[in-house]
Amino acid sequence: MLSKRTKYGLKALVFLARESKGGPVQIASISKSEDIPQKFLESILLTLRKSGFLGSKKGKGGGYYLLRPAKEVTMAEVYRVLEGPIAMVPCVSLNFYEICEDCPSEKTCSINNLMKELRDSNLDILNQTFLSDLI
Amino acid sequence: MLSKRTKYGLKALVFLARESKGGPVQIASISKSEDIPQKFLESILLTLRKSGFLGSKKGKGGGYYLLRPAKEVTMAEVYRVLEGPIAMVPCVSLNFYEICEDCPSEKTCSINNLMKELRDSNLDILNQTFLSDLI
DNA sequence: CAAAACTCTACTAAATCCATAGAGTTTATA
DNA sequence: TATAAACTCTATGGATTTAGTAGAGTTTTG
Repeated sequence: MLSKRTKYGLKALVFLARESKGGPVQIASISKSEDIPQKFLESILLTLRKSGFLGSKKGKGGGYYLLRPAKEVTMAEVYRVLEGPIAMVPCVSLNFYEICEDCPSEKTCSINNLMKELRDSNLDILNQTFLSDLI
Repeated sequence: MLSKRTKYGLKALVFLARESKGGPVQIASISKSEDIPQKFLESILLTLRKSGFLGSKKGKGGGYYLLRPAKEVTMAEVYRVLEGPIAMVPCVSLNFYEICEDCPSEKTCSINNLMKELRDSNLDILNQTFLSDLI
């Protein structure tokens, strides 16, 4: 299941893509409109800024704004930053690969193949869906 | 990400489908072969028994066995019992539907559609994969 | 009766998630 | 240049989930 963090983050991004005319939007404004606890939202936006989706302007009249056009931001990128790996097990993750401790071998692992199928189909969808599609 | 509970449960089911000739298999045997903590495995098998996948025989010579042919057990059923909803948000779940507290409406929710797409594609895969396919 | 094997309840340690507090820094603008 | 607006950063705490353990109880075979 999606964490609230991811859900809030997605909604904030959509809000920015929809409402902003390029100028910065204040946290308080997003928080009120989307009904997201402000302090929690702050930390989420900070994450999105540090990973290159958002820019910020400090001080009076400041706020957050999209750094890239919504048509070029894929859900796969966003998901990885907010929620983590798209795969359901680390041993089939493309971006967060980790070896399985409890598996003798990936070749013979009974669930490996199913996990790859799920990963691929989710990846297809997330790679082909852009932020602009959610507006 | 899959919980260990689900992963262990899947492996135990595959083990039973592969190794058993209909007769009961002891917990200790599954535990050793699949490298799963025995006490933890006990509780997982109990869940699988209570939800109708496994039968058990008590006493000496007892153990667990599949109640249904592996060719008729879908991964979707198993996933729901072990891990929970297949959907990523409760408001698009078919079997575990819950209303969203933080959404004004599902019709206008920006992520609703994407979540449905993901659900449907995962559902397709899980419904079409049978326990027998993992052997 | 004794040993094997499942059943059930309770508990704990660790991790993660959600959220809040508060001090600090930067900037616009009057 | 003072002030208020607004982002930045660190720390913290409660709630929930996850992984695993302990141990007493029950059933069955031989």
